[in-house]
Amino acid sequence: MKAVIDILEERITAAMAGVTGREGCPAVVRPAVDPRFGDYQANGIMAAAKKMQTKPRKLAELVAAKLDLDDLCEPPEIAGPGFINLRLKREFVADRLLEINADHEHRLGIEKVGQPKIIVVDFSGPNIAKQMHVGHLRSTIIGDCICRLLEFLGHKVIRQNHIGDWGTNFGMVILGLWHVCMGEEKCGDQEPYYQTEMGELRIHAKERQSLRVICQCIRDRGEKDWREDSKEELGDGRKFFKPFLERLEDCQKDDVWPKILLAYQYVNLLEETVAGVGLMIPTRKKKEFHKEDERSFDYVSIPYESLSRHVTACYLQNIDDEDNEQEKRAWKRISRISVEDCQEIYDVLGVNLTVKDVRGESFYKDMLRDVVQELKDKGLAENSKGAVCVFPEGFKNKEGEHLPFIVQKSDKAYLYATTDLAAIRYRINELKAQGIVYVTDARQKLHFEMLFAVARMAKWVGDDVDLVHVMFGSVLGENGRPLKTRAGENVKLKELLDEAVERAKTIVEQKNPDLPAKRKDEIAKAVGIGAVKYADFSNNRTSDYVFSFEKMLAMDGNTAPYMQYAYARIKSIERKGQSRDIDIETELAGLKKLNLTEPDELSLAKYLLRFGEAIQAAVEDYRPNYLTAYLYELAQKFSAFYTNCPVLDAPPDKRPTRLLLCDLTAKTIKHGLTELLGIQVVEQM
RNA sequence: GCGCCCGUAGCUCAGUUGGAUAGAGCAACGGAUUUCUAAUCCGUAGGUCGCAGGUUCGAAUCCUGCCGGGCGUGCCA
Repeated sequence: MKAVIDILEERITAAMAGVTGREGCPAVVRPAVDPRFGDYQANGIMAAAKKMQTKPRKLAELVAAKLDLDDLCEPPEIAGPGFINLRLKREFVADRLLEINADHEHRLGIEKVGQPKIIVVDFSGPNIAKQMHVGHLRSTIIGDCICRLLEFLGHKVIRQNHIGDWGTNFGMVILGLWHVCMGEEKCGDQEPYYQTEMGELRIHAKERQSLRVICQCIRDRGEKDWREDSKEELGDGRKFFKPFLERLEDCQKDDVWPKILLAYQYVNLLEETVAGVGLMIPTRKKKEFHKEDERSFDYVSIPYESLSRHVTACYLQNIDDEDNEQEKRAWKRISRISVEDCQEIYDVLGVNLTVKDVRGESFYKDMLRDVVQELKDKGLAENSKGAVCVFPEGFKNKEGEHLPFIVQKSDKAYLYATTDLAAIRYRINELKAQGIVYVTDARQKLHFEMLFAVARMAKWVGDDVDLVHVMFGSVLGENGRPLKTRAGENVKLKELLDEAVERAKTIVEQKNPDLPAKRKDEIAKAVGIGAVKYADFSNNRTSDYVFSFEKMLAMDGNTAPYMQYAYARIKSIERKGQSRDIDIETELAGLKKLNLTEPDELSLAKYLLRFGEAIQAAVEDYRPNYLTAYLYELAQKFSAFYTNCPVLDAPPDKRPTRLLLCDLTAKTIKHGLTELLGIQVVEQM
């Protein structure tokens, strides 16, 4: 079924072309700003009149006279400087509702696109060996919503979870595992040293003197452990670490995961705090060439804070060396466990992502050399200050010089720019993407602008392919700063969601103590998780927003509970109807004619027809808040209808119409929440 | 310094890309309930859309310059 607004746009534009004799003057039909002006208004007359150098009201009259909208609208009215105001006929509204009612595909009157595209959506992208935190919330749910919207419109969507599992991350994981290993070797049943030291580092982080002493101790202990774990004739880690990694394969997720999380955190913290303290640590570096009878390692001394980078470099350059087999397997194991952990969150969030959608950075590792080579071959990449850079047009630095897009560092390592380029090539060549959507935070804007520019310069992306950066702002705490715990750490997503459910539970207990416990849990889950997601969706994604449990769980206003409540009330009518032996299904199935008379009925009915407009707007700008705004207004209109128009006790000639309005409202809310936003509805609240 | 995002009611935010008298919710005030679930509905009040210019029939929206905040700006992602 073609959208009403599109029909109007088409017909009025055609009428305008007929009157003016020229193309390119759109009708610009929009929903009326005020009900007094009708349902829709055409704004394009004024602009057209200007082009034609004629009086807008005069033009409006000519267009209105030529217009044939009798099947949809009352006679058009001309108002103000030259608006054409349109009011839908109630028979037309009724027919549309009946048509939606009879649609067996349950598309609520919304057509699929004429030309479906293959669209890759890159979203979520958490880092391996970390738990998901609030920073991942927006990318994950907005990306999911975009996928759902595109799919509903008939596009083929390929989800890509570009997890951070390579580069420095790899070294951090290995280093973290080394600490887990040494912790177990050295500390036995006691708290592992990395946990104890983490506490000390935090406590003394601000005191220069004692921090230095602590760091020195940590470094000394590190060196001692390292020497103990090394047998010079064999190489690093032969005594403890490599055997530990062998055993890792058989470890249970729940055993090893908490430990690696802690150790990984320790590695991060250590790197941060030790920077600038000026400590060196001896370590070994594999020689590139060595004779049979010679040691294959050199000793080097590196800054302590560079340890993870050193480890990264050592392994990544020789990842397929059989000496590093255990490390490689361990990293894969951790990677898998980490993805499993994310999967639990995705499931709780109702996000359609699975292991199959994971294409992490490591997936592209073997393509990076080619990417750089090809950029060089095409004459796009050049050496600059030791790094390999591309200088796309239009990006300037402070001196007005071209800004570099660095694809290979001076230490020969590749970076995320390289990986992103490889990913673009893969997505276009292998996945046949006709559009790629990146859902990341606004801080990466410049990166993506340059990435797209370079990809196009290299002709990896043709003009027919859309590259879109869907960016979003930060989640802030009540203090207006990015949301953190009191200790200054990122808030874990799991803990945040648990609290939301917990708070929802408290409310359910208050409001509806008599429900069975299991039902209360279901409601708490749907409401709690729904509230967090809905609050995010309902904000304009480009702006930052303040996270507040109280606001998102409020029953009033544009919130998930309000939406879910509206739905539950409709379901309640249905249940009541059943108990009174009213067979709603048959009553609606045979429905041929509606009786729309009350203002609240008509207002709700007309608004139901506009679901497609909201979806269209949301997809065009990748903005879920257009959808939530629609759903909220729908629920408001329903609530007004609900208070003023009894359904089950309606006169016989009105009841089927009202039942249909209830049914379609429920279906629309459910479709919007569940199918498009991934938020559960409940039958009872 | 330069670039990007932002500044809308006391508070939290919308505002479909230039349309008519700028909208919601919270908070405040007043009303509606022996209910098809009050987790609701109706009403009142609240604004120099950061400031100053400009563009035009018409600007919260576009252009310029200020003020204020956030982010980014060559080897992190």
